[in-house]
Amino acid sequence: MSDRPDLAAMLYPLVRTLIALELPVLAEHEVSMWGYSVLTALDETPVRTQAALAEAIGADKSRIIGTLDELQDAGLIERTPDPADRRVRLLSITTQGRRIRRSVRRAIHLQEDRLLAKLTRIEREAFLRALRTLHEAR
Amino acid sequence: MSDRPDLAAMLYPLVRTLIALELPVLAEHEVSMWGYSVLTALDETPVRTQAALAEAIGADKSRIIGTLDELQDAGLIERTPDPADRRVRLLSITTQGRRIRRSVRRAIHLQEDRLLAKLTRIEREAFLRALRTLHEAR
DNA sequence: GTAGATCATAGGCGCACGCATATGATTGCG
DNA sequence: CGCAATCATATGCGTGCGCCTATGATCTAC
Repeated sequence: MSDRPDLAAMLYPLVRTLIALELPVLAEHEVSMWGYSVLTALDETPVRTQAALAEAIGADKSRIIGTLDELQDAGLIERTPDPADRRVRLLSITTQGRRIRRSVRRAIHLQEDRLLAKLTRIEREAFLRALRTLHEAR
Repeated sequence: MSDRPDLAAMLYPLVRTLIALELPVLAEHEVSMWGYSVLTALDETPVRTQAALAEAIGADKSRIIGTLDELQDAGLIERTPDPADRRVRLLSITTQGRRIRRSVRRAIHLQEDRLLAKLTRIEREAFLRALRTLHEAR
């Protein structure tokens, strides 16, 4: 494979840049990064135990509780006891939560597009396709 | 631009994976992540003030000192007072430092190639090219 | 020569995180 | 029935980081 800078040395600053672009968007919608991560996960796969959710988004199960509390207080998610197993709280995103999530997502993609605009359409598509492959093959 | 997961949602786990792959390599060579970052920067552009170096690698200038101390103690870099401006310490990588850096780099690239192997050659080249563009246009 | 800027260095503050552990409710297995 | 496992929750610890300030040496501009 050809000579190149370390992958991480290129990817990490890119992620930093993205996060810097996204933080204001999140703040504007009054959602934390973890909160948005939760909303995204729940909007794509509605029901899960909290432990499974934590694992899915790479968070610590003891640290996710505060995030869930906030989201619940804001009416963005619901926690209902599972009638079949009363230890478990079934998690679901509310209509309001879905609305917020989609709004944030749209704004974030706009920011991302500013970065991706540095690539030609062909390059951009190839980049995104490869990235998805790497992401899904994890 | 087409529907897609958030860039950061794909990139961040990728970076985490990379770091997990790299930490053992770094440990084996007894260099910290910041240390390796410094060696890389110095190997590519030999002389700089410490403040400029810190900025170049995205580190805090007050936090970089310990790293430089370690690298110097290990004989991987040299700090010599600039005769022209005695406030400044000229930084340079030693032969030994260059050797270590290249060795680490080779090992890290081997790890990275395991990830990139999930792409076809064409995809991989396109991905890396796009990534370089994004990185350099920062 | 004096004032203000610049450099390396040191230390403190607060935050978020990973990790580990405890507890109380509940379930399911033997 | 009783015991181990599971789940949500709470809490504490250590770490690393970003940020901010201070200090002493030195340089530059006036």
